[in-house]
Amino acid sequence: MPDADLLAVQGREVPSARIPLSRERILTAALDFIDAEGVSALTMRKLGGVLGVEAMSLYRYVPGREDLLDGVVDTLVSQLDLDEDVLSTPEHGWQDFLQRMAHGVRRVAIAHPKAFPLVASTPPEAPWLRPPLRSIRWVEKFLSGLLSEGFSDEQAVAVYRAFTGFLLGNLLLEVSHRGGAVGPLDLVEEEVPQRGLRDAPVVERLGPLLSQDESLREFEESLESLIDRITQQVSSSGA
Amino acid sequence: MPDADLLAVQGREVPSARIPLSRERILTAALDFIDAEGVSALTMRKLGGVLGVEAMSLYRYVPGREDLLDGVVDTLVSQLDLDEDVLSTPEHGWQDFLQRMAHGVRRVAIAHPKAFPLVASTPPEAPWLRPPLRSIRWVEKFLSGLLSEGFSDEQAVAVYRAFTGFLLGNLLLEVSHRGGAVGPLDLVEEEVPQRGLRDAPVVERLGPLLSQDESLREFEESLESLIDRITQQVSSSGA
DNA sequence: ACCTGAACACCGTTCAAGT
DNA sequence: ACCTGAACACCGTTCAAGT
Repeated sequence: MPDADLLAVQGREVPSARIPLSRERILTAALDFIDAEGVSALTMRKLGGVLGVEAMSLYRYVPGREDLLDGVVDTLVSQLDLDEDVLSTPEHGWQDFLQRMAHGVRRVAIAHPKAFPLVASTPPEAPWLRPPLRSIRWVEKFLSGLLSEGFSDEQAVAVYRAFTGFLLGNLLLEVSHRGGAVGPLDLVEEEVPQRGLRDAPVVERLGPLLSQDESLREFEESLESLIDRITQQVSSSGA
Repeated sequence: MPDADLLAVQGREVPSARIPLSRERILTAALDFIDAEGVSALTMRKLGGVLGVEAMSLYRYVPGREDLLDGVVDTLVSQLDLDEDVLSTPEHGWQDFLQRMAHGVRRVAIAHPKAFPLVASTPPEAPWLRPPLRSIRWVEKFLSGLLSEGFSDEQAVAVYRAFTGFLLGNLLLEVSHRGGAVGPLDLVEEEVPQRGLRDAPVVERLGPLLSQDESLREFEESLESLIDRITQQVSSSGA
């Protein structure tokens, strides 16, 4: 069964098997592989296979597996730079600016549910680079956007902190809910697991309610609430 | 250098090397190991070494490495059941109840920064069990607590969703900020990395501000704001 | 009943060697 | 200049064998 999936991925890459290796080509293939098979299935040897090359060849372009994964994060992140909604500066107020940033990051997350945990949980190389905003360009854009809207340094940093926390929690949950967790075999619809529901009558009764996917509404409500909070703080401190 | 650390861990376990293996003993040792060395360093063979046993012996008590990690999550989670602040029912209103739950989970997170990502990011076996509340007991307690305070089913579930998102984002960030990321060698104080700060003048200027650790205040403010939001929704819907 | 030795298949990574 | 073969150290896991 995993073989079938692997072949599918290989098939997609075979036409380009003759063009020479490059760091970019490797990273793209790695992201494709992760999208299809998950991070833990990504192996230097298998990735070599997908690219029609021995694993050892990859080390010419990539120092090692850890760095490869960092590179995948960069690849993901730079997809966002092409997103007009995100790369823009605030033209319709900072509320709109935050809305567009948030939805831009969310789009990347749900486009790559299996890769997003990499962006989210990889340890940042600098304390001021908080996941999931793992790009200095984003952070620069984010902070300078807020400053241009009249936020003080302290306010902008506070918003940055609250915003990253909001994104990380909500998107990680949404992504794992959307079958980021599905392993090699995807069970159609798992039966309500009876095991462990002993002594949990409320959870059992609310099961259907709890299983509903309200992630977009949650996301928007939570974002709205964050923006409200910021509005209050900004106005009460006289900005 | 890793050898020294390993010996330290072994030293702590040597006195009990003669008492027989058990699932519980294995899980405790695994958690200790992760606290000291991190998840990725935990190996069946090394864990066996710590317990004075060959790796193969562990398979009598644990089906495999993946299940071992799940067991570590359970171990962590059940530490919270001993926490009086958390296991109590709401006696001083639901706001106080949420406050105590939140701080209880936070205590576990910062007591085990390297293990917490396991609780946070491991895929839940059921869609209604959202990280980091990866225990049916907690969820049961959480939901029934809210119901007993007059919340409707829908409201309780909505609060559950918002609360888990809040906890996950904030605690994950806090934990990775607190050297959950420190590898085998802990650099005393990393120099401000100049690389990549080209074209990021705002980030560079705000560096000191961004590096400050405000995690407790952030956590409390964010929680306060969440509670405010819930209060508004509850009162506006006439509860 | 509990633990171990030996083995298997598979990793990441290095490096001398091929073309 | 770019890729490969062979090798090393280390994994998770199985299973027949020891005690």
